[in-house]
Amino acid sequence: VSRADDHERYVEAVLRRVEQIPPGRVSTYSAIAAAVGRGGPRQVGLVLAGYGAAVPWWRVVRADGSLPPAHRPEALARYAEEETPLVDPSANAVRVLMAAALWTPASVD
DNA sequence: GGGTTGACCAATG
DNA sequence: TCATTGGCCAACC
Repeated sequence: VSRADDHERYVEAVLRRVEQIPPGRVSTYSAIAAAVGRGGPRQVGLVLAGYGAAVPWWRVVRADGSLPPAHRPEALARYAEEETPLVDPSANAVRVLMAAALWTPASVD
């Protein structure tokens, strides 16, 4: 297969895992990378940056439950809708309560 | 072929 | 709790 097709398949695989995250739950870049079985967290980030518009990208957060500064406002509104468990002791930095909200995507389709 | 850049991670102070 | 450091994987000059 061509490299372009390969890339397209990878994108597809990543988006599928993101889609399967239920409302009110979140997953991490590294967990998705592991589930896809290829590439790394950064690759997942790149895919979402380029093709993530069609999927609930706000349900993908960093390993510590924090999220990219640029998406804080948007993601926060979504979390309010979906009642995603948050932890913000000082309300300074917003993080998802990983212990309760973490979703592990299936490693096989 | 080599350097730079990301919606990243884990360890360390 | 926050900032720094080195490592990571692939895409893109």
